[in-house]
Amino acid sequence: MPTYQIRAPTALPQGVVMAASPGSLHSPQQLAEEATRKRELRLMKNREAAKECRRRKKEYVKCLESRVAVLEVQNKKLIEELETLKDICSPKTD
DNA sequence: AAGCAACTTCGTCATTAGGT
DNA sequence: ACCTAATGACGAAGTTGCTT
Repeated sequence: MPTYQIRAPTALPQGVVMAASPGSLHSPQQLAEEATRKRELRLMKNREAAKECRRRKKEYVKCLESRVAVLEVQNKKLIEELETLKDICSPKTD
């Protein structure tokens, strides 16, 4: 059962609330408000975390792409160099 | 301009990994 | 064992480029 199916704090089953706070320092209303506040805080934090995560991922991909570009240039140069060396070393056919 | 498919962005939930 | 930050997966809403 995914947690998104859990009732909003205002609709929490009373039994659960009572069992969780036998001393009952707070009214059910206060407990509900506290739960809502906690949830909103959690959502906000996770929202920011997701943004940051995506930002980092984009940066990582950019970094990889520029590395690919560099390596492609390097590879091209090496192939050219190889060709010229082949030319130099190949026996003349005359 | 309207309609549409492909792509992007964003918020949320579920899961995981690492710290206490 | 519990808590939390990071991240993958998903759906909804928004954007873009193309076709009629």
